[in-house]
Amino acid sequence: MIEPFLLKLRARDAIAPDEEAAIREMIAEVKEVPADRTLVRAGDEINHSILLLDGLLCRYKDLRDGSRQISELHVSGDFADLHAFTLKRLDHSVMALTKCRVAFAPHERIMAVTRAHPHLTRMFWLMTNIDAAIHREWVLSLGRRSALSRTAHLFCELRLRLGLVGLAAETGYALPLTQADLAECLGLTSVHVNRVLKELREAGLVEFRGGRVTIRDSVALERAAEFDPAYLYLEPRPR
Amino acid sequence: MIEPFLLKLRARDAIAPDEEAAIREMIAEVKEVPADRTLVRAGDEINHSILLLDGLLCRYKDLRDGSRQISELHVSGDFADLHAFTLKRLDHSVMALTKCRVAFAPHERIMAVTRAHPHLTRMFWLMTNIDAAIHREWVLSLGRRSALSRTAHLFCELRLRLGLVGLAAETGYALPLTQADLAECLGLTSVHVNRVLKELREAGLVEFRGGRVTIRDSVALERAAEFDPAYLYLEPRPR
DNA sequence: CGCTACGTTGATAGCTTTCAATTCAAGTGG
DNA sequence: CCACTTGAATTGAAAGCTATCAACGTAGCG
Repeated sequence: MIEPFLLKLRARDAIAPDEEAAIREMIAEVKEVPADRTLVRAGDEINHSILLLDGLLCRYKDLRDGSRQISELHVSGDFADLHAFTLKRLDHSVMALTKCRVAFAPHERIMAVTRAHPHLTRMFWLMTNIDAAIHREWVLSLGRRSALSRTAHLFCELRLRLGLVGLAAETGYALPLTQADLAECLGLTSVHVNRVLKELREAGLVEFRGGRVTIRDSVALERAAEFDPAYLYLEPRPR
Repeated sequence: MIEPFLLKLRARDAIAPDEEAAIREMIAEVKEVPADRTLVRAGDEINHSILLLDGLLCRYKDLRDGSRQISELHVSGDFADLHAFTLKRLDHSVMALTKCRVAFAPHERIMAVTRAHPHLTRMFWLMTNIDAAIHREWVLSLGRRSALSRTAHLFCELRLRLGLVGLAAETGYALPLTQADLAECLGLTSVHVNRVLKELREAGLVEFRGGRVTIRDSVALERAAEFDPAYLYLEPRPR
């Protein structure tokens, strides 16, 4: 059940059996949530964190005029708001983009883990630091990459992150989002996302249709995106 | 010397005397670095983290075409790359924007702190989580705010962050950056930053001249920026 | 005084948005 | 099995914001 999370951790460092057991004991409850359900509203006090087992979640913020910006997409194995353990409330909302299965980890149990397992604590810290690294890459995308390059970059990122938990092949992966969802990730309008997708398709780089990403030319795609996976920290090493 | 850092911490939770002492013992060396010096290059292995005592630092990433995006500005009291403690190498570079005084904290000493001081460890974790929150706000700015609103927002953010360490008054603060530096924060060109600054000035909101930000109408400025300081987590509370 | 970095301004081009329609796909009910 | 409905995808035309290119102004400095 928490296997995807373990896969994510083990891609960065070894996890001992007792640590694995401690993680399992953190989970208090597992729930299904329907698509479009908001799990956390910005500003809410929080006393548990959400581990995503299955489905797609996002973190987002919005402005008065109704425009919304997604700051991160979450896939199976992501601890979507582990940072709330220290923050106590969130500056963003968390929403299910598809039907999701989520596990709840009460902060008191996470606290218990931090008392007994210093290395695991550092691994949790690391996970939130990797989220921050993803944010930085998005800052670069939004600030300096063209719409095309930015879109290509998102597809590259998701291929690696989904691949890590066995949800992506070299040739593609399921991504049940609408173009409007993509637009909210990319800082674009859905109309322009549509044009960019067409361009990527006609250039033979990627196709996005029917909730599925099909990679046609991986090398060209990564070149267009100027994609360097270093920011995902995919090397196991002592942490 | 590390007072600004203590101010930052204490704005979020009480720090006990023994914790304060532990922080002081973390510092191995203090150095002056000239403006424009790169302290860390993206990809470098790191075994110490940099606490900024004085001056302005930035984290940035660049693209092949030479364009650069700053992902965060750092002011006195910021632990500019504390996240490297778990990451071991950085996905971005760190550069001095002005002459700076920096303190080095070897990771082995930070490790020692995490063994002896669980609460302080959470506070360090919190600091990196707040950096991530700042990243998210920038994602929102770059993705959805207009150039004007985005610029106004940056001035609001810096007023609070500098004010926290006694470096900003209600009416303004020193910010020895060039318009080109601002452009690299804001995802704009320096030419457009110039026009935006003119507009902000003529609208009577803020002035940026001679390395100094003068706030003319705080309320209108925050309204234009749609600024909500919640993302800076400025409430002391048990963490 | 001339160099140099930075700031300012104007004109033009280009990317992205906005607004509006139209097409498509899939599910519903007759 | 086929209208009907609905959300999503697609396309076109026009407007708008920001970039680009180029020139000029300003201030500090050796």
